[in-house]
Amino acid sequence: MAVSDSSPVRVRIAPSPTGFAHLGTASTALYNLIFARAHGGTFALRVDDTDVERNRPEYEQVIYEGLHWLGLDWDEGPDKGGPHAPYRQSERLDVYKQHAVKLLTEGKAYKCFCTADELDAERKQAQAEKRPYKYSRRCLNNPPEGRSEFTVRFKVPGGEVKFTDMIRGEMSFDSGLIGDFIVVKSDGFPTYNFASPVDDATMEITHVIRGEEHLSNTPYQLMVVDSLGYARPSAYAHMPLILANDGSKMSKRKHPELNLMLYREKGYLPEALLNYLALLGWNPGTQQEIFSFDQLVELFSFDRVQHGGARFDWEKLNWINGEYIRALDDDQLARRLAPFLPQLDEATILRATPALKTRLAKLSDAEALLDYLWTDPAPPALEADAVDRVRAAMAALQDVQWEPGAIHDALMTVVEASGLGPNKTFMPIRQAVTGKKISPPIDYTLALLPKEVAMARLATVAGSPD
RNA sequence: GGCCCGGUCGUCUAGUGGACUAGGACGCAGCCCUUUCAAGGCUGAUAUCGCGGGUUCGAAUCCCGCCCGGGCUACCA
Repeated sequence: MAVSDSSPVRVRIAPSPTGFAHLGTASTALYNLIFARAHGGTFALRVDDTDVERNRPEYEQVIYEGLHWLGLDWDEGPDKGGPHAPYRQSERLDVYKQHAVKLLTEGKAYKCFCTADELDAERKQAQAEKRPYKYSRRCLNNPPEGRSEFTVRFKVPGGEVKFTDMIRGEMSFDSGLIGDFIVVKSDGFPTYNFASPVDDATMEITHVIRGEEHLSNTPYQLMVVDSLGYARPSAYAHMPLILANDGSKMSKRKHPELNLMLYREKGYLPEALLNYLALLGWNPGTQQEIFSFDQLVELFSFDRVQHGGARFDWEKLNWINGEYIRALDDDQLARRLAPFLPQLDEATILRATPALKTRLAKLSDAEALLDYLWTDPAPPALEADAVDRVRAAMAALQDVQWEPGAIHDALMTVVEASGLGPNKTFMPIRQAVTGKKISPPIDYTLALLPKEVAMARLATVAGSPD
């Protein structure tokens, strides 16, 4: 990608604090950070909080939390400051006002006194006549008298708007199709298509990397930049959207997977989620699928980014997460498991870890595998000969040192004496101790439990020996 | 409706005119291993490359039309 040496790379994400931290925000942040790191650039976080209705300060914290969890840390932002502070749009109102006044005095924008109802009528009229809607320019040509509430509209100059998209190549839009759009709302707040380009320009953003939903917004923003006399960002990149499993657009109500924090709760590793997100929309052209962040920085390029939206797939995420879990050292895994196993102490978790490792798609899966350690299982109904083997096992285990190796050896004598397959002995023990047919290997399953507890559960099933 | 962006196994994708009898991964099935479940190893099934026309000796790849999906078209971002 052509990145000029003269201007250092500056990128940004601009989430809106209108709800939980968004999966898409994480994805966009990832690509921005990768690009910044690859070019020794700066990554800024700007909070686009110009929607007074939907905006909540606590949601800003939620965004920070989600991004921090993923390790997607920013160099400049509302909480960190930076050379272009403030980084909250609600604190930059005077900046937008200045720029709006400049546009107004230069005749590149005008006040619009139309009411919402009037505009609505205009739009419906156009619809009824089946012609594409564009604002009538009534307030430019013949403004109504005696009104005080107004918006500021940008006077679209017309002509072709061209720009380079690092993913899609040369883009061209006919601005003749775009009506004069509102740049300052009647409440004095700027609209997105005004605040965003003004901030990008004043914050000296060099590359705008964002979701594909903004592709059509780009000509609006470019016209604003141009008429303000600012230099344009050197390039844009519009990343493919993450679609729901059924191919539809994700919605907050129907798709909980949109919520970033859900992944932490379910026990996905942040680095695995990042890996999955990177792969959803990009591939290196090789068969590699597992990447560290540093490898992504090294390998990523926009010309290998997908052009179409990709569906979110839990199965693939689970697989990647499992790969990361299996690659973890025991003590690292144990540490990450701890929050998901509040009933157990550190030492127990660490002892369980080797047996857990190949059995987890996500950290929260550990609970179902170990809950027999803090829950008394219902004793299973066993065949008489199985009960005999449990008795034999109790006898063999009586004086054994309580660790997997010794337990295994003792149990094998019972297996051999039975003349049957190992499972004929192990399964009844497993059921007696855990109440389930599935558990880690029996020696681990037993060793994790205090010996007295294990023996007591066996005794419950075995009844009194005589 | 208008303008934009897309359309290869169920899913993510490789593929840029001949090496494609369309490759990989997830998932799925079977086998091996085995102490249940996993993990691991091996094998396998699943794609008339959205549809229809061209261009060409030859098209998933180029052109046109259509269909389908998505985005924008807001005093949301």
